[in-house]
Amino acid sequence: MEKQRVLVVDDDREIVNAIAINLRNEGYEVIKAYDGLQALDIISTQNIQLIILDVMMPKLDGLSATLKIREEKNIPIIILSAKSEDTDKILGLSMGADDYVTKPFNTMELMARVKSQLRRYLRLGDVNVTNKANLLQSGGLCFDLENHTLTVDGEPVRLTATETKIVELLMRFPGRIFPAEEIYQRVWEEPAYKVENTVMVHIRRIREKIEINPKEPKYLKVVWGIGYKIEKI
Amino acid sequence: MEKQRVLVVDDDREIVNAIAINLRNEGYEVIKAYDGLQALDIISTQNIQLIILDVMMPKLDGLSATLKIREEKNIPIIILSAKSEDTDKILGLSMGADDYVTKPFNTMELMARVKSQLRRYLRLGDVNVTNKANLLQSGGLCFDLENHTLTVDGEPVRLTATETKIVELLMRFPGRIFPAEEIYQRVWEEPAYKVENTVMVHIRRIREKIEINPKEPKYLKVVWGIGYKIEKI
DNA sequence: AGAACAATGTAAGAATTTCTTAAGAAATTT
DNA sequence: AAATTTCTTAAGAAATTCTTACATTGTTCT
Repeated sequence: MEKQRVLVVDDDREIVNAIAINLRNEGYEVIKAYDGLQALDIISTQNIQLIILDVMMPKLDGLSATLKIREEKNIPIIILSAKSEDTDKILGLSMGADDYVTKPFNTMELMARVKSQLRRYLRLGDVNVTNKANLLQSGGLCFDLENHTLTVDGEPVRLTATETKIVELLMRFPGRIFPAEEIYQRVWEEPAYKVENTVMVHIRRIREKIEINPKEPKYLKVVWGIGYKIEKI
Repeated sequence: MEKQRVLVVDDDREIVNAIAINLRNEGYEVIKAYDGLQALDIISTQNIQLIILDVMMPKLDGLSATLKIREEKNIPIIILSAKSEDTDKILGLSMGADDYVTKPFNTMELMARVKSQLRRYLRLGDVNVTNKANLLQSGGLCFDLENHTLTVDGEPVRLTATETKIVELLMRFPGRIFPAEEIYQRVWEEPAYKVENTVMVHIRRIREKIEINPKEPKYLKVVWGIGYKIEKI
């Protein structure tokens, strides 16, 4: 099995690094983020099993982030905060967090709580259930974020893994134009080097699956000299 | 839906009563116990959704009780203790508890933690309620959650323990794609390396039992690069 | 306890699907 | 019309899944 991935989010880089070192010692894979928006981006693109989240952060605070995360995925969240007032604890937990640790904290305790949450998360039967269907829709296209499946006018379309990632990326921001290079970077997660053509071939294959007439695409359009986009409808 | 049942265990009757009153205010049903042995007895005979457990108790202390409970049932445990030393927290959590609250505690915080644990624990239950006969059905497949048995077009199929767990997992969410890795985590409940093949072989054996033509599966399908699913019908 | 049987895990090669590359064709812009 | 960008196609490479056989473990019955 792959290592468990833990996302650590705090604007204080020293704290992030300290936690990361301990988590890695415990055998976890650690991904770092320094504000809430970064965190959300990582969560939606990567496979994360647990999140440690600071409350006080620039751009998007921890509690709001908790809400947004819960909309999308049902993974354990441990809130981290300097505030030790009870009201904050209650607020954090009722917003969907699974645990709450106040700074300064004992690192070993945090590790124990991480282990505890993951143990529960991995048990059979405690299956991910998102409360409501989470769908990205645009025109006849409908992408299910939970199952990573696409339907066109209600008809399910079989996409390959790579195709799915590309469609998901474009569907997240209908109307936004993604240069081929950016698509490559975000889908393959490695720097692009002479790969525009690869993206292009995949675009072509996606079109063959979702467009009535791939030569005159209705959904997946090119913007000359810039990139590709899903038509916003 | 029925009320949730919470078991409160502490040798200090005042504390038990105080917690009970608050829990009842929140709409829970409360069962009381005053030592660990009583608690174990209640757990094995009654349907309990969550336990609040004191560490210092006569006959059988909270931490030992936690271990025993875990052997038997997989319900959330919140440890309650006067000791606030970090070492105790770690011990409690690593023994299988899901949360740890130190006395004196804020009642509202305790309520919030109860709610938080139940929310996670019950996500699954909500799904069960919709399938009220306790049958999971999809096409010709029908899985009985009570007896853990599967029928194909009415014909009972003999599955082994592992096969049953896999089928149950997939049948709970027809159409949802489970990566082999996730199947392993949820069914075996342990981390492991290089186990995709193990899952795969089990999938193959299940197919031999439920599919007319295992080479062209009708029910248990693979989604390339992602995982396996039961066809949603 | 030992034998017979069932269940599970592991490994290796085969089969299948998907990805990448490259090169020429087509379309668009200047 | 020339230059640039995108499209199309096909073939080989790569990755993933399938299949089979066998070793190991566990269970049941005598």
